[in-house]
Amino acid sequence: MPLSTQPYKGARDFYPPDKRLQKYLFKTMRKVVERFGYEEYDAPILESLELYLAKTGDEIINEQTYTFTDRGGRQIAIRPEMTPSVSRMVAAQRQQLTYPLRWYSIPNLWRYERPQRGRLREHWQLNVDLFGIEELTAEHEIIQLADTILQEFKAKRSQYTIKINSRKLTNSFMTDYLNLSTVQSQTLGKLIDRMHKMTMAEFSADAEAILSPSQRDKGITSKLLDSLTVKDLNELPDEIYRNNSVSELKRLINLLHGSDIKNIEFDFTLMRGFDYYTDIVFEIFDADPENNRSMFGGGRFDGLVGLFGVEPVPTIGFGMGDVTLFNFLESHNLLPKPKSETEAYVVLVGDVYEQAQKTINLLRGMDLNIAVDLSGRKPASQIKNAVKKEIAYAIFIGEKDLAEGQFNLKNLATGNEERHSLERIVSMIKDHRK
RNA sequence: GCGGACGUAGCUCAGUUAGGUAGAGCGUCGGGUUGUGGUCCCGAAUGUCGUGGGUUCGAGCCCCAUCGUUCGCCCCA
Repeated sequence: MPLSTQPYKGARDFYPPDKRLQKYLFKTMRKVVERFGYEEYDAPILESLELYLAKTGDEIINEQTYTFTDRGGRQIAIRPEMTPSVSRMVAAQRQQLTYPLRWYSIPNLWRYERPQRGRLREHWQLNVDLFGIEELTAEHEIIQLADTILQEFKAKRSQYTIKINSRKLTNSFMTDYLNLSTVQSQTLGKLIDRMHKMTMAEFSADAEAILSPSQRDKGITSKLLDSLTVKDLNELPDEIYRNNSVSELKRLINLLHGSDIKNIEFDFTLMRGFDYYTDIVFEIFDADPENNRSMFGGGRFDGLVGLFGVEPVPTIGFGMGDVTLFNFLESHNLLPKPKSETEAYVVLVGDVYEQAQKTINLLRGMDLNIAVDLSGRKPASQIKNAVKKEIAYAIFIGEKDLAEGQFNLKNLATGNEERHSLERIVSMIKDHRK
């Protein structure tokens, strides 16, 4: 039985063309995030299991987290998300950091589950967090940043929708307006999260099952349905409309409109899975009706840093996974075909490997990325090779060229070929970089 | 963890109701004379038909198991 060449289930190999694309994704993310003044941090892929026990639902720990016991008997987890790690880091230096912190990272994360479209066992995720700002300006900046990343990927605003909601508002809605118990609110919250996957009839049946007979008699089900289906904050029932969260959401929407972000919608059914969100949550959806799925999202979690025994730090952030982003860009034809890191391919004409060394070293010394063909095959084959590797230029080196100090530079995309000195060739290739 | 679909050359796939040395396109390699690709022509290599077992005179085609891929459910960053 030979060894299998397949990568581990739900994990990907990145062959050079794949890695090139991934580098493009990350480079674009980094460019935008750093333009907003965010700094990169990193943390270990292994964390103590208890880091995830306090804050997340039990589900993640029991079923979706890779865990093992190390040789010292410690319970270890492979990180399923970055937020606990970054909260830990902030808490550890709570007193000496200068706020606000604008931090980002692109970690690889692991979850143990059956792979499906857009959800693998290992994925990379851009994590952006803003620590230390309570004001709504933080929400505005973070959502604007998320939008700018998609803009940088050349997405049109008609291709995605930003939905926002407030956990505070939803909680107040359930406990104050509907008078539900804490347990009922939690169960209902999970149900609302799945609302768009079911019919209205199914949803109201499941909702009724959560209510007590007397609650059902008070017509809570219809109150619930009427409010949840509202598309505009102004249509909310008066008792809810008076809630402070409504004016905050309105202000946030205004701020975003002012930044030209008009594809933003209030969605009262937007929940997001994690319990640690405390206030505003948002999620970006693919607007394509064929692929109307959630791409990524985030929200405010003011309580996490405080779990480490230090004074709490208000925080808002989001995570953007590479798999869903890739699917989005691919389905909207927004993926470029990045060129090779190798800038020129040296085609050796005849048996000149040794004589050509000086020239090749000169090129490399001028800061060019040069690959030399070592096959000894005829020039036609060497060119084909360069084309397949998506290298932009070929430089021909034969005895005649070495003697004259002039070389043919061929643009492999256009087929255009010119004969120049080495210096001129170097500057032409460098001009092509931008 | 649950359900559906799929698994044939490097890739995409065709293989009729089970029967003869298992096919195509693309790709790869070589050639079309000695310094030039993406077009054209000629030629070549490559598969224990995912794996294991069963039914049968005979299985790529049927049955079971297993591994993997994929879509969905559960769950969700």
